[in-house]
Amino acid sequence: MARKRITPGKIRLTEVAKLAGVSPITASRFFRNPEALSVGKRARVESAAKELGYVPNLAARALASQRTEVIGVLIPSLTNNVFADVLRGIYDALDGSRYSIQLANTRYSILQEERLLRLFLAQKPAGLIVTGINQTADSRVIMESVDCPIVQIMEIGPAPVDMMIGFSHFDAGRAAIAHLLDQGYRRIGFLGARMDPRVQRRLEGYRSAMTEAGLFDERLIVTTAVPTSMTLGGTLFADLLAKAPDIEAVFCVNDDLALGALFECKRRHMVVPDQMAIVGFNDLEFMASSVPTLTSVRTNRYEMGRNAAMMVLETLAGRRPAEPVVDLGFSVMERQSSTRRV
Amino acid sequence: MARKRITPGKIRLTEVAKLAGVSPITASRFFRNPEALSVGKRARVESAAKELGYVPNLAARALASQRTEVIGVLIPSLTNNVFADVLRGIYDALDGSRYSIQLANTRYSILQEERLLRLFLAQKPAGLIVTGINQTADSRVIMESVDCPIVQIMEIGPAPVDMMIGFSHFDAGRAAIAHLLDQGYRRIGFLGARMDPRVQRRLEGYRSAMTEAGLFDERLIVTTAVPTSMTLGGTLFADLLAKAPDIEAVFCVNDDLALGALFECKRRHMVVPDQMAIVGFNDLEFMASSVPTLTSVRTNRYEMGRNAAMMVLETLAGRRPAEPVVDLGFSVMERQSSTRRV
DNA sequence: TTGTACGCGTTATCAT
DNA sequence: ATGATAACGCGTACAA
Repeated sequence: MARKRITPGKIRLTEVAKLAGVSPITASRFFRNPEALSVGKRARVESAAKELGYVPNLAARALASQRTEVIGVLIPSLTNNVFADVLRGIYDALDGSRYSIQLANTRYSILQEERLLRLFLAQKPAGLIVTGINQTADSRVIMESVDCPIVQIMEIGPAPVDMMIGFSHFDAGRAAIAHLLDQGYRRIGFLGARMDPRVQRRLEGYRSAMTEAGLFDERLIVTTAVPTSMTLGGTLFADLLAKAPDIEAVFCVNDDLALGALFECKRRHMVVPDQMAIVGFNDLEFMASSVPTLTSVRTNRYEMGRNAAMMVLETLAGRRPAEPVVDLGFSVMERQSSTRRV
Repeated sequence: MARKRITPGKIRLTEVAKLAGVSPITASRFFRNPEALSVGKRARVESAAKELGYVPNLAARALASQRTEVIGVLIPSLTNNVFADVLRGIYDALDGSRYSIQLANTRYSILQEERLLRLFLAQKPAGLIVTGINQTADSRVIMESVDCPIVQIMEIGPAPVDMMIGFSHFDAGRAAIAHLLDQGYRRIGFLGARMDPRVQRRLEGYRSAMTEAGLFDERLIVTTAVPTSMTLGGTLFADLLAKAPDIEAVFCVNDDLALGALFECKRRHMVVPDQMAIVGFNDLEFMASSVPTLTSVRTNRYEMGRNAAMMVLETLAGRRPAEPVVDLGFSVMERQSSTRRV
């Protein structure tokens, strides 16, 4: 009996403490709050750790302290440039802090999201950043029972689980159409792909603005559940032209579709914007450098990620943001592709 | 004294076991290997866990078992579409397995990479996927002393730390130039951004092919350390034209630059490929749908990610891949932008 | 198939 | 500022 496991050559905190001539807890303090040690012991522990090549065991730390320094991030896609920017913001905000990121991909499935949420929470994250406001009922219950800061990003709505940062996709959709109406376009088509909740709300914005203007027509709308791509933009635009050959303008729910539509116009020798106006969504970098330049609705993705992470950090530091719901807005970047030439 | 910490209402494995009328270890087995239990106990533990809303403590699990079910992934960029595809491959390969991913962004810094490597290893990952073959000396030492499977991705070279999957960027660069030479182009420019190690090797391939053809000219090369973008592609192309107004073709180290160059041509009313041939690198989705369609060197990014993850899984399952170094190759996708019209 | 005994490496608590 | 003690929740090793 007494078949101990004791790994012989392994360097634990105890070994470091022994070499430094202090108790383990003092060595432990050195790694978490060096200031708390006297200068002499601090130096002794430091050199002992270096000499032994000590690497803290994070599992033991998490078990003993009941928490980790990991912030969980749940996003629906990694191939979507929009989220790449959000992530950049998050990483930048966390740079230099002691927190690291655990990233998970929900693939636009709220069931996957729920599963990943459970997985994350089993690891006791310091904070959580989740995409959107359409979680499963169970996910909401789970999130509400957790005591770490949670930020919902990308859009805003009623009843935040905890905190929220984003903008109204409905309003943004409306604004895109308002711009086109303002430029004198009347037969305005809609191109949509993937049709996740936020895209749906942009479509609602389109529907609302068009109806209000007395211009709504079901035939002007072409959507698909297929993931978006530039090639798809060309295909959908061709479909739209087949259904409504008299359209003067098209609002694409994202920039890839818009660029795809532009190339389809070129293929058909249609001049943009003279014969066809195009408006995209997100204002990715290329919109300003294409020929012609493409109008788009700019969304503050980087800031969204950055601020979301900062809200988590602030909360962890005991300074809860005054306003739990932040509207970052959007702006219509008017460019050549939608400027009516008189 | 005896100031215990005992959290009262907390549900641990013990609670589940008690309710199910089994010993804790039996309950433990249920979560890791349900098949090992008799049908009756299996059902009892399952319902007990559900009733109590039990959530396993992964920190305790990691501490006791000395390992985790997390595969660490180190990539240099999240905004680069290339890595988005690689990640998709990795996620797809791990889908359905019990392993999850921990993702870190090195931002093209091998020092950041080293830091993140240490952080990862403190968490005892089940496996590791790292980008490229240019690690710091310390990173190499660290990786070699770890006993989990490690796959280096994106390129291949001598002396893998463990396993490796990718292709030769040198050869790919040479192939792009070979294609242009084959089409009859002689004054071939080079556009490069970010200039990370892999881009450098593509440049070496260009240099080698041009020198071999007796066409090398330093003035044909324009590079910058600035991160890539479509807008930058236009700018660099303009710079190149200023330095070498007589160029007939341009090889861009990535597709964003290529598309930017194409738009710059349009702005200058230069017809592609008649007055200027363009070749990109990576063959992102949009290359085939632009007008004109753009030639590019296709790299098997998705497969790279997928296979890398599978190599890790296989190794973890005790089946080490026969060949530790896998060359996935590349192929020149010849399209309109580089087809000499006779 | 199930259970017993104990170790995993660290930190919280309380005391000095 | 420092230390003694126990607890964190689970899995391994071995036995039955």
